[in-house]
Amino acid sequence: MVSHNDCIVFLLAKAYQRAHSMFKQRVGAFGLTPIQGLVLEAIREEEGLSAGEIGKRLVLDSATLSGVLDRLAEREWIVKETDTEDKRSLRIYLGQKARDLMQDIVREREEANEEILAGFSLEEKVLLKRLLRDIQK
Amino acid sequence: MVSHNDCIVFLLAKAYQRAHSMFKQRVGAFGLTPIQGLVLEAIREEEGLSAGEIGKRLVLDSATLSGVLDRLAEREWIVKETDTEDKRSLRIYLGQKARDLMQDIVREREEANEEILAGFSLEEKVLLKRLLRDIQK
DNA sequence: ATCATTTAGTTCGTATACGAGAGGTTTTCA
DNA sequence: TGAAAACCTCTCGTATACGAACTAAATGAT
Repeated sequence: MVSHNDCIVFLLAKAYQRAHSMFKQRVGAFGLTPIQGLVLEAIREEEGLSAGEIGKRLVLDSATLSGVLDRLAEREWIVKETDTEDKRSLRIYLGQKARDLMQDIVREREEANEEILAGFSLEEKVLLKRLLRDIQK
Repeated sequence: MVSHNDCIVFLLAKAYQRAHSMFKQRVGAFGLTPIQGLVLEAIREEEGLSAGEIGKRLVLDSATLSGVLDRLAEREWIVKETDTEDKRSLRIYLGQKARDLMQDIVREREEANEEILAGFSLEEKVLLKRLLRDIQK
């Protein structure tokens, strides 16, 4: 047993890399990255969210999110508007393309999740998710 | 419950981010990143490894590893030599600085692991590691 | 009312990640 | 032997991540 095989940082990184890669393969068909897909889903849940609110929900740094939103807006997945009440903040809406495709994108994410967890029992799935949530505190 | 809170890609990403950040804080004191620390440990386990062998052990892309090794060599953490038998490949050795500090670096990684898993019972720790290994296949 | 503080986003620099392709080197095998 | 295949590393382009510094806007304290 080599040291890093017992290292939780390493195990998390590699498990994440594999999950990320499987999701990426699926949403990649839409020209999206995994993060972009999750951001679109967050916006669909509540249109008009500010960048800060999206970042809070997805635990994304504002610097990271800024670039993600730029690329989504450039390809017209979303529309960025300045909040009229508070001109510092944005209001993000889905574009037409996103509205048309969101159901398919969500399905791909769900199927990726099932694929990643295919080898686990229901108990294991529930437990794994709880343990991962606990790590985040 | 919002959709992404049940999404394994999201949960893995955030658990990894937290673990990574805690490890980063510790090895950052040495001017290293988490990956750089793990690469140094791999080299310490077997000096003279080729880049490909390191990549295999740490599941790192050759494109990623190339940059990591460059930065480590530039700061004299490692020494890169061309293999005399096979001039395509490298042989990587620890530099003096690394030899002097490796014990401290390893300790920081171990303490980071303990910190990340502090809230878990022994059974939970073992189970979590098994589940994460299973995700990688 | 004014000025300091806080907040929302952006930009910059650095470091993973990874697909794709390039450039050498070695091996294979007809 | 010589051409093709396999192999090792590097480079390029794009996309997260994130700390830090910055602008603009809103808030609060005096």
